[in-house]
Amino acid sequence: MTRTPLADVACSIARATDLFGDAWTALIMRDVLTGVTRFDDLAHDLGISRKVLAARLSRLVEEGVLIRERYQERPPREHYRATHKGEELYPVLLALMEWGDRWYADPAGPPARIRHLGCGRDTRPVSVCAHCGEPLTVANTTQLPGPGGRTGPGTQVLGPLLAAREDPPGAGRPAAV
Amino acid sequence: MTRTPLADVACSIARATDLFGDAWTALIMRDVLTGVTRFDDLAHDLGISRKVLAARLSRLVEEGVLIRERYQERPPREHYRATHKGEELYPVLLALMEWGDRWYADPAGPPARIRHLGCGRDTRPVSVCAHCGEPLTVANTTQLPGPGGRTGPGTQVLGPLLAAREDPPGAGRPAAV
DNA sequence: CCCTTAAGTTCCCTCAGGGAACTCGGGTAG
DNA sequence: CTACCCGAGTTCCCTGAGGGAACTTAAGGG
Repeated sequence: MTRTPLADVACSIARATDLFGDAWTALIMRDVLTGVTRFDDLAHDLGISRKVLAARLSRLVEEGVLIRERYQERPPREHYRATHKGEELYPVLLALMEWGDRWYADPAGPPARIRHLGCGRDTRPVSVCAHCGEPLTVANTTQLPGPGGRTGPGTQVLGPLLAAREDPPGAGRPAAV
Repeated sequence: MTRTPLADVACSIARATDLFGDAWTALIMRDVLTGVTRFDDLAHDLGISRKVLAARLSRLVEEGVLIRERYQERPPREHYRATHKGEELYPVLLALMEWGDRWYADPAGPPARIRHLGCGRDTRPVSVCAHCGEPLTVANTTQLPGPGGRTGPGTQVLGPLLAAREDPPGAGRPAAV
């Protein structure tokens, strides 16, 4: 991958994006998490080139997001399953799906429903504060440098969000960031 | 974009991924939402090629995720700001960041903290059921075809998740991860 | 008058992705 | 025993998107 080594950047979005910011990875994870785990099934379902699928899968295995498992001895057959790390990508998929539903849904409605087995209802995912349970939005959060943040040139981690919003660059100069 | 027209697929993840499944889009949105809104600032901060940045920005404007605004008349200067549609990508970014923090954080800790202004605490985003507030996980949800779902070949929307997990394709079922 | 800044464009080049055929190990049907 | 199917990749060729760096345009500034 000749891509700029985003993994070096001190931003978790960048690190996650280095793996996940790919046209296919999200779709592969969706499929694997929903039970489409075999190479040919994935290739057929996604319409992805087999070459690229093989590359993505081995990358995902390397990253510890998937494991390649033998599911049958005779003839030997392998498939891919999500690790714990892989399953934790589920919120990302949910958020992506929710956004797609809100902004690109058919007039008929969303193509899929999510049933929460805990309460038995069809539901939508909401990103909330782990402490108080209120939904997190751009407007009610600020990013501050964390312990692992090495703030320096090229490592803009997550700037002063509200500062920028409270002083919109419309009139004067944009907030220096 | 010669990419397979994922937007046609009846899956919201695919639609969202068509726009968002790109090495740079997530980082651009992070920057714009955190106050880095000018072309040169983005180019410098991300280390992205100016050509690609211009292409991404106009795509994002086309999609209604960003707007190009004049922030200064003399000399005329433009910058980019998130629309409502763009701000609603925030949960996706949060989920990505959270995942990156959990799995790739420096030993020192995450590079950024999120302060929830509502309750005043540093927090983590959690994806919960809109009805009962419980966290949504792979294990406690199922996907069902929705009203807009045209189930057919190549349009595997979101399969029967738990069905697949309860009856994996192998003889001996792999240990639940 | 020349330099600088902001915001892009243009050019060239390489390499990742698409498409389709080929491989390889191991059935199963005749 | 041979011939024909899998499933799971690999190989080959070709196009085009991305990297890098220089060029452009418009407006100040010293």
